[in-house]
Amino acid sequence: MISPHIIAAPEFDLEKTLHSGQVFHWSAVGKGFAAAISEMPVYVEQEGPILRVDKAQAAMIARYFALDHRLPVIIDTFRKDPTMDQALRFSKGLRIIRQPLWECLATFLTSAVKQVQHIRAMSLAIRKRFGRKLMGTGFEVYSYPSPEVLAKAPIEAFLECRLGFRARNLLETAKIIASGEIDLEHLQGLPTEAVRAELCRLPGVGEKIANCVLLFAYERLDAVPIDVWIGRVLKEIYFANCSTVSMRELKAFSTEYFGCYAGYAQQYLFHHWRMTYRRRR
DNA sequence: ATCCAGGATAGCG
DNA sequence: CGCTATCATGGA
Repeated sequence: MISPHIIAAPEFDLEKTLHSGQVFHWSAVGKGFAAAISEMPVYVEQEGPILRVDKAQAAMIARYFALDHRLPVIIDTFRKDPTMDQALRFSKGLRIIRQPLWECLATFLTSAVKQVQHIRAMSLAIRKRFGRKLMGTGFEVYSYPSPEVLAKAPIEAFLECRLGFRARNLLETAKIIASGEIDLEHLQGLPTEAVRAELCRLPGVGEKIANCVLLFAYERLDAVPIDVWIGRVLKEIYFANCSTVSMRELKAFSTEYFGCYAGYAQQYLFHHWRMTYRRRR
């Protein structure tokens, strides 16, 4: 760090937040973690309730990690039940962060039917091949390439980054964004339903991935991505004695039952179940 | 070797 | 509407 600085970060767990399946490009460096935030190389380390960061980046980092979210207020809106209580205890300090729009969209576009470690590997490969190498003090990271850069890449390059059938979706989506046909920044001002509809126009983006981008980049904390893990929790716990549950029922239940911060509730359930499922079986 | 992973989509009845 | 096959790759 050029100019060491301390940020108060109560009710925050950096490692848990970075390992909760919402962001895929941070790596362990020294006692902390390093990554690019947009085009800035950033290093952060946590010691109890404080973060050590570079002074010039302090405000930007506090915003990225959503240290202004009042977790006690958010948690208080949840409907309490034994499953939610367990997930809450397990996920204490996990925050839903504010990611740059394009890299969040592009990364989740490649997340379809992939384990978290694979998503990380694809993200790193794309960053190394097309992004900028950013030199920090004692570490180096890669920024996520712009839609304009990716739009000009040959599909073979994405296949070499091991994207498989996701390669075409990333390329075609990059072309649409680069052309200006859809302006991701402009969507910020629209109602959630309108943003979701626009995102779903992109190839490879359906309701689940759109909800991930709404939750992790557009700050729509009521958006609930329903993936295989959340589907499992809902079916095994909240629809325990129903033989068949339709996707439509799951969506209706999750937004109504968990309230206006359903996205946070969902993230706690996701994290807890994903990290302990094999042990519980 | 078989199954599964933070899904989307075209094609079918 | 809802259901299914298919898509490409690597870890469990």
